[in-house]
Amino acid sequence: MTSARSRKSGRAGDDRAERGIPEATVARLPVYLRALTSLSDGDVATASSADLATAAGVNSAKLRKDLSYLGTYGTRGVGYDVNYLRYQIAREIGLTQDWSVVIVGIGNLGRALANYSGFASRGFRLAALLDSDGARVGEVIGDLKVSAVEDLEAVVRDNAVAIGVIATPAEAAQDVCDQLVSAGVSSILNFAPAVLVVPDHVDVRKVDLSIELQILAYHEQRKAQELGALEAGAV
Amino acid sequence: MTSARSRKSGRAGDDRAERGIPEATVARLPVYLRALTSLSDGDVATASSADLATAAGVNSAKLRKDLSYLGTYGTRGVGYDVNYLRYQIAREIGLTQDWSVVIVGIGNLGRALANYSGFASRGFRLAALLDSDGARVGEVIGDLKVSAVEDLEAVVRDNAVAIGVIATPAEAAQDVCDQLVSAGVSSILNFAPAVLVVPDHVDVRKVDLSIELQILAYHEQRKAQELGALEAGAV
DNA sequence: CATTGTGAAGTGATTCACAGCA
DNA sequence: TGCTGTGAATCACTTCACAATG
Repeated sequence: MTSARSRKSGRAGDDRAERGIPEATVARLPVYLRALTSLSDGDVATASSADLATAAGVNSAKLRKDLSYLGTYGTRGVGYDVNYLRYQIAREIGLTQDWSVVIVGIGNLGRALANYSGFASRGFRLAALLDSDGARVGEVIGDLKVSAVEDLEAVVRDNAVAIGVIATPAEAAQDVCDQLVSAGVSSILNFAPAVLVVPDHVDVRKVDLSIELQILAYHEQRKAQELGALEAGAV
Repeated sequence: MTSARSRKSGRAGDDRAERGIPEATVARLPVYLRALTSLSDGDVATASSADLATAAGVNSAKLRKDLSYLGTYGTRGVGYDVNYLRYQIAREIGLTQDWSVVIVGIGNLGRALANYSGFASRGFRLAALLDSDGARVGEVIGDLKVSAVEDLEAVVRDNAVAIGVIATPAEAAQDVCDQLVSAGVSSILNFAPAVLVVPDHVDVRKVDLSIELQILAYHEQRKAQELGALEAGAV
């Protein structure tokens, strides 16, 4: 703590919780949350940064630094109270409230996402499934009926939807994205292999199977080359 | 070019392509590749770094710096030859060869992945679909029949599989991962919400819907708070 | 003369290492 | 004594800005 007033957009007189948790830290908080939930389910009451770090797959210095951005929730010489820390992280992420989500594009992937149990489990409520294909409209998945994409505006308004998931083909993605944004959605999770252009206030995260495979292929190739070089050198 | 011999692990006398492309750059090469393919399909022969950067959703300085790690493939005052650069990136990533892939866990998600067209399209060949549930074994998806997970070892050996995709429930993931590794797979793409422990020589990348949603929720909450603070200030 | 390729500066994330505290 | 919280050091990535050049 000590000094450290300021920080990027630090307005003077703002004493609410420090603004600006580093993006890399934000991306790890959900991992810590999962680790804590798993410890809690195993009736572990207290855990050291080393324990937590192992469960989360990071090193303990990084974990402690990350947690230090949220506040001082540990006890020196002891560790962290699992349930207390879990609550603090959940609050920080914003999981003490529910978020309404729509999925647009109910092909194979959209269907799989709609059936994904991890949705409801942690603060995310599926408000609607939408598709532009009349043949799919009306189909029932879980406890939802697929609606026409024309209903998007109304669905977003009536359910205060803040997060949209795009699972359409690449060609349709930008158009769907524009509709989501103009309906008022300001966070988008994009599964389509396309670059989305959005206004500044909208967040986009992308998940791209093909890119992940290509990254793995690159490293795989490098490993093979290294092995080849080694063998050549050994001759 | 000018000077710049060396680079981190630069062994003297090693004039083959520079070793050690930054990880952040590697992660963007597939995006550039896609942008180039799309330009090429539109019969664009030449593109400047600014054109490419727009198509890829990055800024042009970053794109130029990234490409500079691969070699000098552009022409000053002109730009890049689309097809030539596309080939160079494909080669760098390792897409001039085919990679065999297995998917383990043929639930909703595994099924969606198995049907994903982007697989075959770019150098990835589905060698097998595996599941531990006898009820699923034998089911036909696309042109593949689901096999028992007991066949993993043989499938990996016979098809020289280097990449494994885990789409099982979290509880099964580490066990499947161990089997993949002991069968000789050294790159893993993990869709299960679990931290995988692997030996050093194995690469793991994870794709986690729930984490992505939570990251979006965090930012969404921050935006809402900011708005609240602004309104309070305006009163 | 438009555009690349790249040193140098700037920014952000990780790791170290230890003072401070229960 | 054991473990957290954190400055300081290091490492990685991005951006700037411009000399080099087809």
